[in-house]
Order: sequence, then structure tokens, then C-alpha cells
Amino acid sequence: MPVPVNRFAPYRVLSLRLNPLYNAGSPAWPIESNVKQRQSRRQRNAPTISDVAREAGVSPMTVSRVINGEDNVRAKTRETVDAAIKSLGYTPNSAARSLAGGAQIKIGLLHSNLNASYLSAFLIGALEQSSRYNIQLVVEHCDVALNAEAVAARMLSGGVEAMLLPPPLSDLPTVLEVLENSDTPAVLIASEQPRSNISVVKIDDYQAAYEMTRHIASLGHKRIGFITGDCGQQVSQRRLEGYRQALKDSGLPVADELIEEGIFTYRSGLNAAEGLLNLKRPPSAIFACNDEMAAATISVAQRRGLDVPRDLTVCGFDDTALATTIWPELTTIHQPVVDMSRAAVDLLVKKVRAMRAGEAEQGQQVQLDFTLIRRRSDAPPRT
Amino acid sequence: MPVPVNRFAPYRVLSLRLNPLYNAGSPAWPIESNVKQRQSRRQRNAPTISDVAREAGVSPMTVSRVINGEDNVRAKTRETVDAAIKSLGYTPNSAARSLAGGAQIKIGLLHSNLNASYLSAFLIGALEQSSRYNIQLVVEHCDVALNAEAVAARMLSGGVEAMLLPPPLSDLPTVLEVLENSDTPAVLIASEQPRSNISVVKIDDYQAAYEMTRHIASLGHKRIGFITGDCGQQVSQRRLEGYRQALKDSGLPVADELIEEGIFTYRSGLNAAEGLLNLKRPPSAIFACNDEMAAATISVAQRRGLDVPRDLTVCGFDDTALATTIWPELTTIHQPVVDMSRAAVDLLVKKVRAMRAGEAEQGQQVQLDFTLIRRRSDAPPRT
DNA sequence: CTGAAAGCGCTTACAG
DNA sequence: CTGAAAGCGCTTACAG
Repeated sequence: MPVPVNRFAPYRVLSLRLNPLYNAGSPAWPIESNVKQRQSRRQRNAPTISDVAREAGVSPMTVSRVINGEDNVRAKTRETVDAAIKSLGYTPNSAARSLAGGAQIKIGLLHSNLNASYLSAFLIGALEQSSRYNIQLVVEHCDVALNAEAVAARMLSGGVEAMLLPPPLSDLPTVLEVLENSDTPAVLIASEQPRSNISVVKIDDYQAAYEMTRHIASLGHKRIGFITGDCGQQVSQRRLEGYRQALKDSGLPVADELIEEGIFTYRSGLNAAEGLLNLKRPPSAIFACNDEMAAATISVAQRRGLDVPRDLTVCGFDDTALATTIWPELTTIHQPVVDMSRAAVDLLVKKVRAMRAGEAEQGQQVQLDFTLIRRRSDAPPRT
Repeated sequence: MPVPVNRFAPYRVLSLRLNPLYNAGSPAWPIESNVKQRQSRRQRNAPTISDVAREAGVSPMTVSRVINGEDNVRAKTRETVDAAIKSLGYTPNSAARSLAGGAQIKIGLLHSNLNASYLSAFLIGALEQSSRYNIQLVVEHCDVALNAEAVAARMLSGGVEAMLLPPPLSDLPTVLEVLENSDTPAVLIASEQPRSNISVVKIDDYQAAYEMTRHIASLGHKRIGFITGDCGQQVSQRRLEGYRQALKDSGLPVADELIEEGIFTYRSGLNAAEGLLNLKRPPSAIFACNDEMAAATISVAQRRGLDVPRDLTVCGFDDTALATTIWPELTTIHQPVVDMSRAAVDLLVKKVRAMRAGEAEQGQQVQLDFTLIRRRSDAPPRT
């Protein structure tokens, strides 16, 4: 407890502010009153490495060696120092160690166009791990089309050593190029292809879309519409493949007219759903590549007097807050976003430490489990 | 970048390790080879406060003042420094700050039942200021009914010195009691009544609801429905009063049947809207106390074949992401959530510093400006 | 309103 | 095996 000074009686204040002076070697009485004594800046009265050194009769350097477990210290000396440490209850000041040793890692988190629920979950996970590892997290926002590379570059020149990129930036070539050119370690969320310095954290999007489609088919639906995600993101492609394969494995034909293109926004979901429901033979179920587009689909259906799920089954993907906000609540794929960002920070820490230790380490791919969550928006087709 | 040195081609190494020396004033060629040049200890090539100072043509001290938001810096000087910070991509080294400045402040942010858009905006503002002031932000979630006090108490015993409470926790008496009993400084968002250690950051909810209602009335609406917020939160009461007064000032009668109770959730909005539209003489406009309930109202209207805004005007409150997600986009009151959380952190920092310096400081109330944002969901009534 | 000096507590780079 | 010096990047306490 550093300075809540005022909460204590005056003698506490004295002990806090004057003792350090005495310790620093000034006499117990004033020498010259015209020599202004600068106030001590000592903030806490925790013992320092110098206190330990004095107690043990060695130099601070030797204490430093002991606490860092270096082996070039005589056993006898080490014992004395250990005893002093123990008797004073000394703990090294980590801020000082980072500063002197250059240890603190600075990680940049750059985001753009990410929906709010996903972002807040993502931030929470990243924050948690950062404080755990004493990492400095630098969070910035950018615009995909406008200034993504510029912001990324500025972060790097500002001392960010590693980058965390949630979608859609994780698939933006211009940003990736900036990272690769500068040999900056990074973790891409929901992307593909780990490279030398670039790792990936994801779920199995193919399998998730596959299982959802199989689930819908198992309810008895024969015509299952699909709203894709932004074709610039790799997950969109993989989810589409999962959908296609599931149809095949269910003995259902793959009809192109049942596939509408979306770009992960509510608005795009509105258009796609209109297209699907305007079909001469509209689908009895629609699987949208995220919850926003599924919500839009429900809205379109309801405007047309269709009941969800009685007249139309609608399923989403992500399990963001929206899934349980709307009515009926969405059957969807749960992505463990908090865990994903925690995992991403973990990877980055390992990677940076390895680099600092001069070890090479390939980029990795971490895949977490998804869950199909069944709520109220699916039902067997109306005969 | 401390040690990855060996991973770079030689010229990279040179630029990494030698530049700092040149910057430090050594000549471009060796002077005396027998005068051994001590190697730089510079660990990263991130810009430091001195780099910024040089760029801006001021002393490091002035830069320090700017980044710490102290007010004794000339506006012009501040601008120059800000520009230098931006152009260099400077981020303060948090280890150095803690070491020099004494103890790091630990602020707790406790949230519960907050919609995702609001939360992410709130987190972003809080994070920004925290990193600016080198504060350790501890974020926790709790359940209002279940464990709010317990979680709050645990945070305090874990070393959190000050608390940030967004709604609805900012109005939860049990939590406030925990804070008051422990003399913990806190900032309540969108609440009332600052107390000795408790400050408040808010907008003028009364005035905002007043202006929105006046706006709707000015379009020609005579029967304006109102969906309240959770009656446990003070903002709900204030918004209702604003609505009532605006009706009076517009020469419109206040009819109780036009006021339906909601609790800020989409589901509650669904019910309230049903109630309003089932009225024998339904309103031609509905003003909901947040965007979620307004979105629900639009959904109900559309299901009944009403066009928004042609047949029904619907307005919201908050201007969260949802407002521009749905169609038609919502006319709503913009709350500057990011600024509010920034302001809240500012207050907390000042308060903690004051306490540490032994100064007493009363709780304050900061009121930020709202904006009425007109989009697509309002229109004159259909005669 | 601004800056020069000292110092936070440790480690690196040297020298013995 | 040990220590004296310099420095990490900031802020505090002063002085103007």
C-alpha cells in the first residue's frame, strides 16, 4: 500500500517519508539548515536490493545474481544473501526489473468492423492474460479500406513487438504484408495458414458448418438455404464447404439458387433472405453464417407473415449476444471467443520470449472447440 | 527489441543496435579506437519520451505533463507534443512509469447485464485512459441478483483501490453499501447523487427524453407511446419525466395507457410494443427508452404489416450498434459512452491521487452532452 | 507555464 | 567469483 498516507496518523507519515533519508546515509540531525534537503522520492517502504546487499555485506550486483539464479556466486555468499532476503522479506520490484532488463512485452491489438459483442468478449480475454503476464496491451481501431496498414505500421514503430488480429483484419493481405516485412510475430484469429512468425487461433469452421447443416437436415428439411459470409474472409469459404459436404452426406442436392452471398452485416442478411424467400420454391430452413444475418432473416420472415420456427427454421453462427436478444432465440454455433483471445495472447508471449532467447519457433495453429447450441429458432419443416 | 538480433540479416542488426548510439550523439566514424565505447543498453527501438521531446522541441518534462493530462501546459504546446507523439507512434513505457511514479493504481470495473455494444464502447474508453495513466484495470462480471456484493468485495480485498460501475450496478444499493463501508472511491455511470467518495458521470436523461418527445411531437404526432426502462434504475424515472413534460409543453395530454413498462431488454420491448399496438386507439409513434426495445417495437410493427416509419414512428435511446444494424436505422439519442468511461477513469485517477496526497475531495458530477440523431425511423403521422 | 536535476530499483556491460 | 559505473524511461520535487 503505497501512499494512502492521509488515512494514517501523522507518525505513519513520518515513518514513510523520513526513514528513507536516514537509510540513505544522512545524519540523524540536520547539518546545515541552509543546505536544502531534497525530499526523498521513496514511494513504498518495501526493502530494496540495496537493503539486502547492506544486510548481507555484499554489493547489490551479487544480490541480483542470487535472485536471478545465476551460478557464478560462491555457495557461502549465496547463503548469506538468501538469509538477508528472507529476514527482510524482500521481493524484487517487477517494474524495475522490466525497465532495467527490457523485459516487458508490448502487444498490439488492432480491430476493425468487428461486431460489438465479439469485440468485447475478445477484449476481455486479452486483458485478462495481459495483466497476468504483465504485458502492455495497446488497443487501436482502424478502417479496413482506409488506413489499416498505416495504423499497423505506426503501432510497430511505436514499439509494439507482436500483434493480435481478430477478423476481418486477420485476412487482410496489406496488413499481413506489413507484419511479414517487419518480421513481427502475430496471431490471426479465425484465419488460415500459420507462417514462420504468424500463428493462428480458430475453431474448425468447416466442421461447425457441417454439423449445423446435418442438424437441420436431421430435422427433416430438404431445402436448406445458406447465407455466406464476406468472401474476403477464409472462414466464409470453409463454412460453405462444410454446408455443401453435409448436404451431400445427407443425400440432399446442392442447389446454387439456395446459396446467397452476404458480408456478415445485418443489411446484407436482409437482402440475402429476401432473395431466398422470393425463390419459386423457397427453402424451409436458412442457415446464415453469423447471428446478425440470421437475425435479419428472422426479421424478413416475420415481415412476410412467416412464423419462425414453425414456417421457417433459421440458424446462425457465433453465439454473440444478439443470439439471445432476439425472439425466437437463435440456434447457433458457439465460438469460445474469450478463450480464443486468451490463447492468442499465450501464443504471442511464448513466441516473443523465444525470439528474445534467440530461439526460432514456427507459427502454430491452435484450434478450440465449438458447440452447437440449440435454442428456439429451429423445428421440423411444416409438412 | 532486445535479443532477436541473431534472427535478422546483418544490416538489420546494425540498424537495430547502432542507431541508438548515433542518436545519442556519437560521431558517424570511430574517434579513438582505444577509447572503448560502451555498448548501448537500449533494449527496444521504441521511441522514448526524449525522442518525443526532441521532435516537439520541448523538454521531456513537458511531454510527461501532456501524456498525464495535467492542465498546466499551454494549449499550443500541447498540440505540438500531441502531434509529435502521433507521428512517432509513441506509447509510454509502463514499467518506467510505475518505477518512477510509485505505485500503480488498480481500478476495478464491474459489469453485469450490460448490452454488448454498450459494454464494448465502455471498455474501450476505460482501456484507453487506463493505458494512458498506467492504471491496472481489473474487469469482472457479476450477476445482479446473485453475487454482486461478493464479487465487489473480492475485488477490493484483491487490492482494487477504486471502482467503476456502469448501469445497472450503479444503482444497486447492496453494491454501493460495500463501497461506502470501505470508503472506496467510485464512479457511477448514469446514476445520481454523488457522495463523499462517489462521483457520477451521466448525460441529462431528462432533457434528452424531453427533446426526443418534442421532436416527435413536432412531426405532428398526437398520440406518442412510451416504453419505460427498468424501474430500478434512476435514468428510467428521469426519462419518463422528460417525456411527460414534453407532452405538456406540446399541449398534448398525458395518457397513462400510452406508457408501457419495459426493463431495457428486447423481450420486454416485444411485450410493451404489443400492448401499445393492441390499444383501441394505438399511438402513431413510440419512443422506447433504449435501442433494443425500439428494435423490438419495429419487429412487432413489421409482423403486423405496419411500415416503419410510414405507419408508425419508432425512436430509441443510446445509439448503440443496434441502432444502425436494423432497418430502418433508428432515430435515437446518442450517448457518448466512450467519452463517459474516459471521464470516469479521469475522475478516479484524480480522486486516488488526491487521497494519496492526503487531500480530501468531494464526489463530483460530470455531465456530458447527448445528441439527437435523426435517421430513418421517424416520419409525420399518416393522416 | 516550463525545464534541469535527481532518483525510482533494478540489470547490463565491463573490469578485475 | 565480485563489484563500480552507467543506464533503462519515466516522474517527483524544485526553481524560475
